[in-house]
This record gives sequence, structure tokens and C-alpha cells, in this order.
Amino acid sequence: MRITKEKKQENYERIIATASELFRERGFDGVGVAELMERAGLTHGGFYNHFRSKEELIAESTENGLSETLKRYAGHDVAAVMELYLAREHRDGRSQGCTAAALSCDAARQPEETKAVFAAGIDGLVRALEAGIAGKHASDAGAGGRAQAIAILAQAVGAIVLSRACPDDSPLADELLDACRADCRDAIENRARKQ
Amino acid sequence: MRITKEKKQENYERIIATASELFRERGFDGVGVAELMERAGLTHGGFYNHFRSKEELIAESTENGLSETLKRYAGHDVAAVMELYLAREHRDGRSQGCTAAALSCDAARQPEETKAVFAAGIDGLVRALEAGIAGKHASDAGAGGRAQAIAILAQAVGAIVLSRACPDDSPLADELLDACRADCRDAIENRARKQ
DNA sequence: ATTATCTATAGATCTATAGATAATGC
DNA sequence: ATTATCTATAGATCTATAGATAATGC
Repeated sequence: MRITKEKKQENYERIIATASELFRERGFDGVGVAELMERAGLTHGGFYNHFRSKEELIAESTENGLSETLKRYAGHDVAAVMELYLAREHRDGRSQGCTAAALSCDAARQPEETKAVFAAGIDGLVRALEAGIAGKHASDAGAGGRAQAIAILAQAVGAIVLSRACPDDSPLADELLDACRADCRDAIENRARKQ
Repeated sequence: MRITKEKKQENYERIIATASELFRERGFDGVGVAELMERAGLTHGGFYNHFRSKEELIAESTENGLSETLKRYAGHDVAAVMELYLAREHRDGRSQGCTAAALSCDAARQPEETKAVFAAGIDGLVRALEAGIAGKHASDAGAGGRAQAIAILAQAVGAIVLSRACPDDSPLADELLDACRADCRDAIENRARKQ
């Protein structure tokens, strides 16, 4: 049965949102088109009315996932963002968490077009963090703010990625988050003192 | 045809080494048993004389990969290790590089037993970095050295992982490495000054 | 008439196993 | 006799496509 254009758009968005979650949970290779479509309440074959290939879905759902991640943190204080980012809840909620932390290893193995989407998303996160740093000290614009934003983001992503690779009850998993949270606090504080 | 025990052990080691490389390049889901065995110069069916399942191979090859990574860096000065780790050559040589950076996102999706192997490997890297920090300033043992080792490792892994998710020619890919290398240098220098 | 969905299936994978073969190791 | 390898294949996936159906949108 044919449906309205509006309904088609809704279906498209539901496929993307479902894929974005499933990919974060299981990786790009861990989710098949058939299961994805079933979860989105559609049948397997209908997939190819929305996407030319799974590869196209990966690029589009990654773009969506990264912009959702950006939206969640944008406009907030860097210190506050980092407390949320390096929390156990974020680590334990992979399918709802930061796309960069959940899928960057997988992204490295994707075609260049998908990696370009990923790079744009990372750049967005860096800019948001830089703005969050500058926001605290308006006089600060441009004084190595971007470099520090990158350093903070890399550490936070690394901490989550390594913590998730540990077993559920591993003390190291928590230690990774705690040490990086403390280090990040220090870094932000030191920067404030230097102003 | 049957072969000597020694030859069997050689075959086992070749399978592990080949798997370790291929997994780092393509992820656990990106490598099939048949291709792996062909690359190791054996046939598909022979795999199950060495491993009960692919899952068992994943755990054993991960353990091997992480200990190889540790061996490469152990005993060196932290500053020197970080310069090597955050180099373009490391980022661009995924299949020969740090297993934690290549496969931690994938490890998060594996069973608890595999994650335990991963945690042990990460702990080994942390201890090696801590020893490298303490090595520079012998009086320094225990004074937050482990926490700093964790902070440095997380940032380095995050930088590599994010840099690899960018396209080959992306300026951001290099910027990530450069900013984190500089930040890491500062952190080590600051620690030295505080002694 | 167009088109978004559905059913059905092609063709290529994937992990794992069964049984044959042949050389080791008792 | 045991066992490490091989060939062959079962059975379950996987992506993608072909063709039918039926409601929209001209």
C-alpha cells in the first residue's frame, strides 16, 4: 500500500533513529538491514526505497547521531559537560550516548565519505567545547582554546572507550572515568587561574 | 596429513598473529574464519582444531595483541613513548599499532571474558606508563602517578581513535594528534617541575 | 500514473561440523 | 591408535533486487 509523503518521511526518520541506536550498541557490522527494518516496524525490502545501500544508511545515521550528541551538550559549561560525559551513566548507556565514543573505531574502517561525516561531527564537538571554554572567560577567545578543547575531547572519548572495554564489575572501568574526570577538572581550573 | 606437535604450535601462533592484525584492520566482525585460515596458509576446517569457536580466537588474539603492544613500549621514557604513540605513522598503521586503540569500541560489544582480557591489557599499559613516569623521578612513586598514567593513556587512545575516524587528508586528523601531543608534553613537564 | 510498501528470492557470505586422509607418537 | 589437517556441506545469516499490491497525487 502506498502512503503519504509525510508518512514516508516519518518512516525514514524512524529508520535513521533506530539505526543510530542499534549501530552504537552493536557496531555497523553487528546490525542487519532485515532486523533494523523489523525494529522500525517495516519490512526488509522497503529499506531500499529510502537508501541505495547500507553504506548510505551508515553515513546518514552517523551524521544524525553526531548532531544529536552535539545538541545534547551544546551551550553548556565545559566543566558541567565533562562531568556528564565522564559519568557511569554515559558509559553504561552506549546506545543513547556519544556517537563518537561508540563508533569511532568502526568509522576508521568505513569509506572516505563516511569518515568525512565523522570528521565534521568531531569538529562540531571541538567547536562547542571551545565555545564552552571561552564562555567562562570571555577575554579568552583564541588563546589556545581550540587546542585545549581537542585535548579535553580526546581524553574524554578515550576514557569512555577504554572504560567500556572493561567488564561490568571491573574496578579499572570506574578508575578510568574517575582519574580522567579529576584530570579534566584540574586542567579547566588551571586554565582559569592563568587568565 | 598429520604434523608434528611443534608444527601445530607454529600453525597456532601464525593463526593468532594473522588474526590479531586482521582484527585491528577490520574489526572482529570484519574477518571471517575462512579468510583468516587462508591467510595463515591453512584451510577453513582446520581452525576448529585450535579453537572451540571464533569467540575463543577473539579472546586469545586480543590477549596476544595487547601484550605485543605493551612489549613495544615497556621500559621507555613516557615522553618518548607518547611521541611515538601520537605519531602519524602509528595512526596510519592500524594493523600494526596499539590493539587498545584499534579495537576498544569492538571490545565493548564482546562477552565479559573477552572484556576481562582487555581490562588486563589496559592495566598493563597503565602500569608501564606509571613506571615510565616514576622512572624519570625515582622519588615520585605513588604520588598520583597511576592517575596521571591513566589520564595520559586515555588522551592518547582518544586522539588516535578520533584521528583515524577522519578522512585521510583531513586537517582535523593531524590537528588532533598535534594538539594532544603538545598537551601531553605540557602535562609531563608540569609534573617534573612540581617535584 | 506514480510510488512506498510488501513478499519472495538470488547469490554470497558466515560459523561450525562430519568424515576422510595420512603422518606422528605411543 | 591418535590426531592435525583437509574436503565438503549444513544451516543460518547477509545485502540487494524483482515483481506484486494498493493508495497517493497529478
